[in-house]
Amino acid sequence: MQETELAEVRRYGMMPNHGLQFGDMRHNTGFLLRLAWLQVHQSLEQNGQPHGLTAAEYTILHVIAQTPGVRQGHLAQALYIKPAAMTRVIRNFEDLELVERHVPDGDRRTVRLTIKPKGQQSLDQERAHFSGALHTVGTPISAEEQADLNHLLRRFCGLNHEGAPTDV
Amino acid sequence: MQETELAEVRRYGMMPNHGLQFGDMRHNTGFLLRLAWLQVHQSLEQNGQPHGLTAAEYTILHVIAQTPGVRQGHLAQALYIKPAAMTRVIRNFEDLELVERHVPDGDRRTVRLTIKPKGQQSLDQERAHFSGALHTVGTPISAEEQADLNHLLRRFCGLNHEGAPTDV
DNA sequence: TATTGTTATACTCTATAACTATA
DNA sequence: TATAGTTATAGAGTATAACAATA
Repeated sequence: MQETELAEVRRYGMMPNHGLQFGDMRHNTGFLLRLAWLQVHQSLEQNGQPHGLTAAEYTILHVIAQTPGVRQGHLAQALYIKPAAMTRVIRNFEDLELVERHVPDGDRRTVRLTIKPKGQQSLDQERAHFSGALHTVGTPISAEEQADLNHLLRRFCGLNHEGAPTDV
Repeated sequence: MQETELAEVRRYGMMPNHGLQFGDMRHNTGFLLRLAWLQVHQSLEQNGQPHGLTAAEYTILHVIAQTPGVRQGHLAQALYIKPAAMTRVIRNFEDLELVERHVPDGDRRTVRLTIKPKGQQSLDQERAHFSGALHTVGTPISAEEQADLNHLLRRFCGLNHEGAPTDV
């Protein structure tokens, strides 16, 4: 009789890989980024409330809160969300009274966004969920390694031109 | 008159961030992983052939090629794809004669997968696309930094128990 | 004529649960 | 009774192009 998946996890303390070979993909940054993100996504999914914000929604709402009056198009560009998709997210936020849309007189083609009290409340409620400790599948990485990882990811994403010079 | 997006990119040599503030998210590994992956995804999309393999499909096919006889379920588990979704991908591969499904006599509930000549051909055709140089949005990272990033991502994903001991 | 955002549409992906076959 | 994979279905997300309003 074969050993069950659960028994394997108990025995080896991690996900068994069943002899799978990744070959060159082990050195493919894009592949590793995708796999790591899917891992985080699955972890969030398992621990999340049924009808809370999605990861994309939380991020969008967070940046609006941090950048009052941000332009909708700039938000879409920075977060790699297509304008058409952003329109739906923002309209949904508006329906839920999480954000306010404002069309300025200076350029009436643009839309500027600000957070509303209910939006801030949603952020506060979901913060613990999205800031929670990360579950790594392999050996848990140390705080220093995670800081290194974050630093390299910020460089990769071009996010190192913001914040204090002492920023890790 | 406002400076165009393109002019800004030319002037500053990178994507303008329009004063967007990411705040705490700059230290949220999950957020950074998602953003970095979306960046790679967008880059692949812009350079890709209209009807080639998706990133997920390329990875699945690659691992099947590297691990002849791999079980369909193990593949799904390792790549964070739900069994129901994997069934459709594999059926599609079978229709295109890229892989062969084999139900072994030992356990007739399972499905074992091997690559076929057309599958190997597809991999060869797409290799350059998915292994291509990565476009970073910020300062391009050095080869050493990318190696560090890959190493940390492998640790994060629990992928460091495979391969040669001299593996970077 | 270019830009911003919206609409419409089709398509892909995803999640969930029920189901079949096998162990 | 448990497991592997399949099917069915609804929902979420994505890509594309056409469009209206504004600059």
